[in-house]
Amino acid sequence: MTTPGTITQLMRLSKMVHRAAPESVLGMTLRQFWVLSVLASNDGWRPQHVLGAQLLVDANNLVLLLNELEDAGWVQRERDAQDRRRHIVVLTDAGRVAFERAERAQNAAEEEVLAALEPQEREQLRGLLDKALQG
Amino acid sequence: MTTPGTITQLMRLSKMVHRAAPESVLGMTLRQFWVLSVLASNDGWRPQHVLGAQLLVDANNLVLLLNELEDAGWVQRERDAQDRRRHIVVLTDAGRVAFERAERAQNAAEEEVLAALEPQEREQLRGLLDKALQG
DNA sequence: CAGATGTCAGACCAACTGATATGC
DNA sequence: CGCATATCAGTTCGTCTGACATCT
Repeated sequence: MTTPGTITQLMRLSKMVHRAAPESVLGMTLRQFWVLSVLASNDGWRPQHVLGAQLLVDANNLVLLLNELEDAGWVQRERDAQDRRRHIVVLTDAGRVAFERAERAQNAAEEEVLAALEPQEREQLRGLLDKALQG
Repeated sequence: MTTPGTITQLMRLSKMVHRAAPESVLGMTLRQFWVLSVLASNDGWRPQHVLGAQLLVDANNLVLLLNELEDAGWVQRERDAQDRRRHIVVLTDAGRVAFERAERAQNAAEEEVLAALEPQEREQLRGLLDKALQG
């Protein structure tokens, strides 16, 4: 008679999030939202390969994701003048607007998924996740 | 300049787990492991529809998952005598052995993913996740 | 030239949709 | 009959693999 491990619980909760924040609610895919979220947290731009590392999305997949976002007009790819192999991914004004709208919807989803936790416990959870992700 | 939300962090960490505990390490799929984990936590059996609810796997998908597990000899489906529409899913002896082996591998993966946290912080994280999942 | 970065096409896996069968 | 449970076939989606082009 064991109890489920921490990471089992983690993945279960993450699945609930996926259900609570579907495309119809965010106005975009959850994966698209992640990308915009990282850009918005970093002055609106990131080198493409750094973006992939931060998101844990491999390079091939990231290309397709960025194609979608560029088609939507939310990001733009620019060549890095220092190293012309590299692309810099830049958040457009329209991208920022779309992100902020999605973020409000996402906060509502968060509210729903974490409903059982007190505000102070959510802070705590947030802190622990941040710390765990630094490795 | 916003920072990523709690559930964004949650999903990122969950993705790391997925990477850290692949099939080759567990001896089974992560989804298969979840099923065995729920059964092991409940005296080795669950009604099939309850299993689906606990795992957040829809009924169609669960059928395929259970087919795999039954082919491997790790679970068995039995009719519920009280309501003959229902199946009871039972963990076999072989299933328990496979689960316990996988659990040890999974603990190692957990160690890796949560390396940045102190033991006491892991306890805390675990507690918060459990509480959040009660909703 | 070797290594890094980005791109695309194809294969593969996981999830959802719809239709069917059975029992309440 | 309407509803719940389980099953399967078909489709769709996300992810990974391998080959290729560009640049350092």
